[in-house]
Amino acid sequence: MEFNNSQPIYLQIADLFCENILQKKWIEEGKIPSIRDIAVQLEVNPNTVLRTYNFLQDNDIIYNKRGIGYFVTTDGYLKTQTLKKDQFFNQNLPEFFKTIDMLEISIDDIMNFYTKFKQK
Amino acid sequence: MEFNNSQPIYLQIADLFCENILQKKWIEEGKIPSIRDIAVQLEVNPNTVLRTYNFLQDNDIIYNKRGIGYFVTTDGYLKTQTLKKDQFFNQNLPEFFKTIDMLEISIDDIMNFYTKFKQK
Amino acid sequence: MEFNNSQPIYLQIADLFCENILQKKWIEEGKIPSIRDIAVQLEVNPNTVLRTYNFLQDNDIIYNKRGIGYFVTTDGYLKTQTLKKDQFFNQNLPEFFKTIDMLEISIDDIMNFYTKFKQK
Amino acid sequence: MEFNNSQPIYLQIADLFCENILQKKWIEEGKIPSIRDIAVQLEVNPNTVLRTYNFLQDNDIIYNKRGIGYFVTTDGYLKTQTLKKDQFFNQNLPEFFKTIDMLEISIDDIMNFYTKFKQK
DNA sequence: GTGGTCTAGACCACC
DNA sequence: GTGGTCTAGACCACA
Repeated sequence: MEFNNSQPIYLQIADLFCENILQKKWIEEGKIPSIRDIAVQLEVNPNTVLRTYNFLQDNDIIYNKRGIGYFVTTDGYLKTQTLKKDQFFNQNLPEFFKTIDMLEISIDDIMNFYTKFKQK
Repeated sequence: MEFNNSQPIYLQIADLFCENILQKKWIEEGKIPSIRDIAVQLEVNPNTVLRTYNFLQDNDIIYNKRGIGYFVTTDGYLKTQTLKKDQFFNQNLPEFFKTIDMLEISIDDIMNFYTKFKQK
Repeated sequence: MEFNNSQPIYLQIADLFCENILQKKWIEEGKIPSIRDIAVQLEVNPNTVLRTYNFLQDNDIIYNKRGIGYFVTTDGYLKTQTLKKDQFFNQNLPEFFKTIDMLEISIDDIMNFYTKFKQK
Repeated sequence: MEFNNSQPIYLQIADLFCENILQKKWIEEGKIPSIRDIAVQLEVNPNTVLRTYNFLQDNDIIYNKRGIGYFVTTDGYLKTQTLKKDQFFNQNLPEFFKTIDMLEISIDDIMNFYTKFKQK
């Protein structure tokens, strides 16, 4: 898998995982793949995957059963949504509005762009 | 001045400068403050400011007269706008749409938030 | 059964067993439950229980009659006490004193806490 | 420096740092040594020290100024005390009491031991 | 100079 | 089999 350069790989992997949870590909209390499996699959170092797992564990999205593996927490879906929404409303959105103001872009422009985006 | 942690300081300063230009506080062919003044004012290492100036110079938004100082280029306003719009439409906006899809946020929610944002 | 995360599960089980012996629930030369029974009851992998049994066997607290099961040794009570006291006076207590010194906790605080603890 | 084997090295280093703060060797808002310096001094890998710093940063005991170094937070002393006290009262102390009950050790025994301990 | 990320690989404890 | 810790060393971005 290819990663872009603007964000650490381990966070890009975290984003992948969040998508999996939000799309219900990974269900709550379900086991997720082992660190090694993910490392092989994404062609990264196991340590990098471990960092992703630690990050998500710190956010109560996954947890560890010793010697067995990692599992999505009972309210993993909600926690994921909260994490992402927080990021979105507190960081992305304010920057977003500031930018469109500064550039004098109208909401209509955005809408048109969105329509095109959805068609793809 | 306080900076956030999600972006390099020198780019946050660049954003400040872009705003000044877009809001016509800094006019084309006008002299802008010296590196040292900015460094003192923003409580930042002069090296960091230098980086900002180099970055903007690379984008033809400012230029240097040796021994005299830095100036906004003749088409600085346009260049700034182009730079920002490029960033916005090619990076921010696609990510933005992807996120609202993933989080199932409706355009209406965004609109409400925008109204609130404008009132502040 | 729930286990905490600061100690291996097999040692936490060993602690349980020690309590049983010290409280005379398990008497010397008496048979103790099979690995399988314990594993089912505590919802733990049988290998983990085996480790507990091996650990206690190494400390001469229990022994095995092949094909029959595990038994508390003749001086199991004493051995258990010795094991625990060693741990306590050589490891726990010194750390304990160091910590209360560092945190400037008085012996009185401890005493109060102990009184509360006993009431529960 | 020598480390024992019962706890990860990076946590043992964290304990060292906590002591420094509690003993006011490191004062609030003061700069602490760089990762590399500590690594050389303690003869461990810089990555290990980084882990310690991350751990303490997560606990709001230290913070990072980019490109400059790590500093004790404004309320670093209090945060450290809280962290340690939490550990002590919620983990160590209950185990402690449980053990002395199980072993039928009297408070007087503890006291005698403590007197000896202080004389050293 | 500072810290942050990543790789490669070893070793260990635990289940 | 699982994850956790640690080392060694490279490379990069930032101040």
